[in-house]
Order: sequence, then C-alpha cells, then structure tokens
Amino acid sequence: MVRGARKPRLADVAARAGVSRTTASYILNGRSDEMRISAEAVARVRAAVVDLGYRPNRTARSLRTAQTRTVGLISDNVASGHFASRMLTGASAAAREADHFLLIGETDGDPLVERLLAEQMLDQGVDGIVYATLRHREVVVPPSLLQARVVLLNCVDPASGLPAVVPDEHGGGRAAADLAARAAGPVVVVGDEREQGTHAGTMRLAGLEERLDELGRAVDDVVRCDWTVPAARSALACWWSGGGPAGSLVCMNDRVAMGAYQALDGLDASIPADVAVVSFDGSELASWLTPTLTTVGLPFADLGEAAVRTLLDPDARGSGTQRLAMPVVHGGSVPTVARVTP
Amino acid sequence: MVRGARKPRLADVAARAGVSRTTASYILNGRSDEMRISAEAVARVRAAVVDLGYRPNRTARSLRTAQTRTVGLISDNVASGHFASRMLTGASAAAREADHFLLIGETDGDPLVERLLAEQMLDQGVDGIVYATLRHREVVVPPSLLQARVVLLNCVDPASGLPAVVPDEHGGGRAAADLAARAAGPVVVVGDEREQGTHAGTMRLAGLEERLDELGRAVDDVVRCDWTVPAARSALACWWSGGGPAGSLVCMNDRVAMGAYQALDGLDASIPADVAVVSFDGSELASWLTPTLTTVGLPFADLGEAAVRTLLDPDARGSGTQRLAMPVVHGGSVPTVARVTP
DNA sequence: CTGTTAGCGCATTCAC
DNA sequence: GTGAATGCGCTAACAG
Repeated sequence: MVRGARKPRLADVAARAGVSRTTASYILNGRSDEMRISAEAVARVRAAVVDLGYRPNRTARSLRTAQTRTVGLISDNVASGHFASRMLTGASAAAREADHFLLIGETDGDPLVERLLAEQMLDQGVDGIVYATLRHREVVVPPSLLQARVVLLNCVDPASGLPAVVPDEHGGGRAAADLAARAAGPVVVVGDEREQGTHAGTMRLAGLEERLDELGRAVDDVVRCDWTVPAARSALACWWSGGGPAGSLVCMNDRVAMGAYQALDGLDASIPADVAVVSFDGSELASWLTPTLTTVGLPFADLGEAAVRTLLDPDARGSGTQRLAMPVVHGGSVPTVARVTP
Repeated sequence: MVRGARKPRLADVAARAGVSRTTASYILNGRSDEMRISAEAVARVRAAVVDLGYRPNRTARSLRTAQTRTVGLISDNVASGHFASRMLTGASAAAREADHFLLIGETDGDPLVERLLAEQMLDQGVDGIVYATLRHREVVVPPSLLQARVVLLNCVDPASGLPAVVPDEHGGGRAAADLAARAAGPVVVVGDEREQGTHAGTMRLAGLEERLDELGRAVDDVVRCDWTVPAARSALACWWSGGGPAGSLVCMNDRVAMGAYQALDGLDASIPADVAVVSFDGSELASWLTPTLTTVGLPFADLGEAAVRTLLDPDARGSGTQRLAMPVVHGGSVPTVARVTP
C-alpha cells in the first residue's frame, strides 16, 4: 500500500487496472464468471487491490444494498449471566462465520430501554435481531421489533409464532431421570419448579416424571425452594430432619445442588454412596464440588450459534422452535453403571 | 405513520413541512438556532417527522460523515468468562449512553482471528476499538488495530502507550491486607502469583506485602498452586498437614478460596474463628459459601463502562492507564472489627 | 465482455 | 432564513 495516500476507492483500483468501476465491482463481488470477464482483467484488478491495499467501504455498500451485514442481539441480562453469556460467544462466532458482526444491547428488563434499543437497531439497519433472555421463559416481543427478522433465543413467544432456539428441557428432564434412577430409594426434586415464571422448571419436571414412570419409578417428593445455594441448603436440611432420607436428589440447577451438598455435609449422608445428586445447568460450578457434580448441561454456546444461523438462513422463515439437546456432564455424584467389558 | 407507505426520507419530511431538505436537516441536527430558522418552520418539520414516522437513515449519514456511531470490542474470551462478561454489560451500557452501539468479536486467543476481526471492524468503520482480555495481563496489540482509536480493557501494552482501563490490583492487595490483619497469626497466601502470566497475581501480592509491612505484619508463607478449586484444595490440605496452621489465608481468587474452604472442612479449623479467609474477585461464588466469603472485587462492569467512555471522550487521547478501585465485598470469613458505638 | 449512468439518503457549501 | 447543487463510495440497470 502506498503510504501517505488517502484511502483508495474502487475507482482507484479500476483506474490502476485499466478497467471500469463496474468491471472491478463485478470481480470483487465474485461475479467475474457470470459476467464472463477476461481472466487477464481479473488478474490486473486483483493485483491493483493488493498494490493499493484497497478495502471496500462497507458503509457505502450498505447504503446501496440496504444490507449492513450486522445482526443485533437484544437481551435482558445475558452478558451479566455468569454462564449464559456463552450465548454471546456462540452468537458472535456464528455471525463472524457468515461475515456478519454482532451488535449487542442489554435492557436489564426495562421495557423502555428495550423499545429504544429495538428502534435504534432498526435505524442502524441490522439484517436481523436475536431476542434473548437469561432464563428460559415465555416472552412477548415488543411489536416494534417485528419490522425486522427476529429469532428468539432461550425464550418463546407462543402468540407471535416467531422462530425460537431453546434447550430441550423436557429431554433434559428425561436424561436426569435415567441418572437419578441409578440409585435406589426415593427420588426427591429440590427447587420450586415454578421458579420465577421460567419454563425450565416445569418442563424439566415433566420430562423427569415421564421417564421415571417408564422406569417404574416416580418423583417421591419435591422440596420447594428458590434456586439459590442458601435457600436449597436450609430447605433441604429442614426437609431431611423432618422426613425420610432420599435415594437421589434431582436439583433444579447447579447452585441448588451446591446447597444440597452443603446440607448433606451436615448429615451423615455421603455422595453418591448414600444419596445420588443430579442437577441441571452444566456450569463450571459442577466441577468445583467434591465429588464433582453430574449435571444436565445447558448448551448456551450452541444455542447462540443456532439462533444466529437461523436468523441468517434465508430459508428458515417459519422454522418453528428448535430444541437443542442438553448434554449430560458426567461427574461423581451418581453411581456409575456397571458395564459389561468383554 | 401512514401504513403501507415506503420508508420516509428526509425529503418527504421537508416536502410535507413545506421547507427544503437543508432546513429540515438543520432542524433535525439541532442546528435550528444557529441557523436562525423560524420557530414555525421548526414546528412544522417536527410535526411532519411524527406524522410520517420518519427515522434518519444512519447508513446514509455514516457515509456522509464518516462516522458510524459504533464501537468495536475485540476480546480473547470475555464473553465466555463467567464473571468477566460483565465488562460487556458495562461497555454496552456506556455505548448506548453515548448513542453508540457495541460490536463484539471474540478471538479465543487466535492471532489470525484477531487480525481478521480487526480488519473487518476497521472496514465496518467503527469509531473506535476496545481491546479486552479475560485476565488482567500484558498484551501486544496487533499493529493493524492502530489505525483506529484504541483503548485497552483489563490489559496493558507498555510498548504502545495506549490508554488502558484496569483494576487497581495493588490497591486491592492493600485492602486484602487490612482484612487479613484482623486475625492474629501467620498470613498465608494461597495461589501461585505468577499464574498464567497475569499481572494480577504479582500486583496483588505486592500491595498485600506493602500494606502488611505498614501494619507490622508480613506474608509468612505462600502456598503455590493453580487458581482452581481442586488445585487449591489439595495444595492447602497438603501444606496444612506438613506445617503450622495459619491465622489468615489470602486466596488469589474466589475459586481458590472455595478450595481452601474444602480443605479446611477436612481439618478442625473453623472460619473465621480459627482462620480468616480473604480472596479476590467478588464473584457470586463468594455468597454461596458458608460462611460467605469476604473478597476484594473486580469491578468488571465499571471497567467496561470506563473503557468505552474513554474511547468516546474526544479529549482523552493520552489518558494513560486508569486504575479502578477494587471494592471489598464483605462476607463472614474474616472477624468483624469491633466498633465503638456511642 | 466493458463502460456510462444513475441513484442509495444524507450533510453541507454557496448563492439567493 | 432558505433552497439548489454536490458528493460520500458503491452497485447495478442498461447500452454498447
């Protein structure tokens, strides 16, 4: 690149290559074959691009094409979520793969900010918007959003019929059932399934019950408490002192499991010999506990990736709701199943 | 807004208000006074804007002004960091305050991706770039970045002299010393201060030693281990069995502290009666432990906010390195200081 | 196969 | 105080 020169324009490239701007434009947009441009012209243009250090001006291109190659992501609190923020990782990776950029904005749950953000993103001319939530739940997307292509991430809006990408909580519940069933004795759920209006709790519980039933087992009790460490700790300690012991604990998330560990620590029950513990989330916390926690993971990065892919996929209009599998993260909190080794 | 009509342009607004595009433009850009435009014209234009539902086309404006009102944030792994992702929250909030958007991209530490991302952001015409890292450390920013305004976030590049925003680890170390000194007995540091080439460890240790010295105390031992739960657990358990007990433990981060709790759990030492525990990070984990952990917090959201503010502040060219205070998050793991109540 | 031409929507200089 | 004219850099009809 010639130093000190101003930023080269397409016209400069064309001039240096001895072709017209049109020709140069076609070549740079990969339409040289279609337009049957001479190989020689192509070579000259490419050389000129390198010599001049030419980089297309995306703003100008956007003005012309009405496409910005950016996608917006509006969320309540995703970036603040200690674990859910991986949705951003996945989303930004998928965007980059498709030669797009990710614009993010957080509303902190404020509908006013939400509306503002949506309008501004629309003004900015994003090619689409991902509407994400920290917790898996039902939402009503602000009407102003609907001017753009929208994909829901970790939430659903039944009324709108918008495409959504969510974890398969029901399937996760079934997976948890298989894990919990490895231990004998009563299966006890820890955590209120109706926590903060999320879908997660009820769907996990439904899957759990369905699969347990198939296995000839059942949820024997539910210890209702908030999905936090201290709440789970005290609720479970209280429950334990007032009733029979459990064979396995199914915790609504990893923090609840941590609380359960702490409660069990004060009793004479050891994990997994006396009681098995399974939970949901797949956060790093699981690997910090002793024994490590077996947990049905939330595939946040994959969710974010799938959402952006769907958004950018031209023929994914009414693709409905994609439910991504929740992978089991194996730890030491459930008995290992004996395997037949030849 | 008239339904079914195409998106109104400035010309439409001007026509409806009976003025020229120029006049309308001045009014919308707040230059009506400067240009001494009649109040009546202003009112007519504003009314037309509302009637038509006019929204300026930012792409066109950008082409004209060579400003996109977007800032880029390139990081290694910030969005994946369970706690550091709050830098994004702060950064996006600060951007929005300044009527900008935040473009994010993650390199996962790959220099190639980094270069690509930088080039693309430059092409995109961002008004500036925040270069962030998950861990506080030294970096060498890719030269291609230097074409734009750059502010470093949670890292420094001594060679470049680029403005940076980082936590005040040294001050944090001093704060930890005051906390640790509340307990009698040896002060023991847990965690290798040279962990993964971060600045954090050495600076925290330096501040700790400096302040302890002022208090007539000292770091009596250092238990070197990775900054993870299992490493800290086993290292400390081993250290304890091989030497004298400690009066207070200063843990290099909250996970190390969790490991320390686990190690202490297996011994006869209770927190904080027998041993005080202080750590760094201020993550949520601190509130999950029993007793809750006293920790010197990393102000991630503030860091992100300050970085974008600095980037967008026209007269913050060579503002050097801003060190933001690490706020103490008080928990129950150190003895409370007796207070004189009247 | 290549060049001419005309906008995309806006900000701004310069006459009136 | 206002309006006509120009160009930001690019794409894409349309004509040669």
